[in-house]
Formats: sequence, C-alpha cells, structure tokens
Amino acid sequence: MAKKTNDSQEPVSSSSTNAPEEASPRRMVLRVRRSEATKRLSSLIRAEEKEKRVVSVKRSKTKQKKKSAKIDAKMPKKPPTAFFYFLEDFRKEFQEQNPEVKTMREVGKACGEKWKTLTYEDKVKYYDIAMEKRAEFDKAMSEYIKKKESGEGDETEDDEDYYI
DNA sequence: GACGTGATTGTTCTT
DNA sequence: AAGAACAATCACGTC
Repeated sequence: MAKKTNDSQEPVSSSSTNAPEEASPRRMVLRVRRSEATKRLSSLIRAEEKEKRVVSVKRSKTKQKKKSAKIDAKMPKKPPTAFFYFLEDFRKEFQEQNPEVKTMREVGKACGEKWKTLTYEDKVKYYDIAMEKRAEFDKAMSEYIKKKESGEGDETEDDEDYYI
C-alpha cells in the first residue's frame, strides 16, 4: 500500500511503459507446459464429454449439469481456477461478516467485485496455486489417457494400489 | 427426500 | 480470434 498513486493495476495487457520486472511473474502465471500427448488426449476426452452433453442437452441456461463422471469416474476434472480458490477463502470471511447471507449467489457477486479490487500481487498468489493444480491435472490426464488406451476394458477396481 | 438452479471469474478447448 | 463450456459451493425451489 505504499504506492497508491498508480491505480492502474491491470494484470493483462498494459503498455510496455511499466517496468518489465513486474510483468515477469505475470507471464509465468499462465505458462503451463503441456505435452503434445496431453493435448491430443484432450481431444479424445472432449469427444467423450461432448457425447455425454448431447444426451443431456440442458446447458441452455445452466451448463453445469451432469458433465462428466458417468463415463469415467476416474477422469480428472477441471481444477478450480484462481478465482475459485479466492472464493473459498472469501466465502468463509464473508459468512462471518454476513451470516445472514448464506446463498452463494450473494457471495459470488461480492467475491467477484472484491476480486476486481484485488491487486495483482494478491491475485498472483491464487494464480500460483491454480497453476500448480493445473500442472497436476495435466499429469493426471496423461496417466488417465495412458491407462485408458492401455486397458480400458480392464477395470480392476478391486486392487487399487495408490501410492501417494 | 433428492436434484437442479443460480452467480461469480478463470482456464481450456472448439471452430 | 472469438466464443462456448465447465470448474466449486450452498440455500432454495420444485416434484
């Protein structure tokens, strides 16, 4: 809060006039290295998801209906974004300050507004978390596809040797 | 009793 | 390049 003269905190865009040093983290935020295999696999996954959506053409107003899960319960779902992590934190605080408001809609609105007021430094923290999660998600997706291609019909849910 | 709805932004995929 | 879709959460409405 030392410098408040400059209120233009735009994580995106912005002219080169700003110090490039600050732009460094910004770039890394969305810099996720994805393997070609992962991308190709994504197509397959998407195709399956699409098929499911067709069955439930309910995304008119609400897109979050059945989604995926029936096809493969092990399929890695999209990890929450930075905003969601912030929302999780914000929700707790918001409920404490506004115990009357319990609906997520109200919280969502407030959170959205607050999110915009946050500075990049504050956001980058959540971005970092989201980035890591995405990296893990990509890895999980790779293995998921690999296993799927390897032996899809062979579902041995009995012996689940997961080593964390 | 159980499911869907609605609201928020971010990231990825699709065309 | 731009749009569409989905990610989590939780009280409320509907059947």
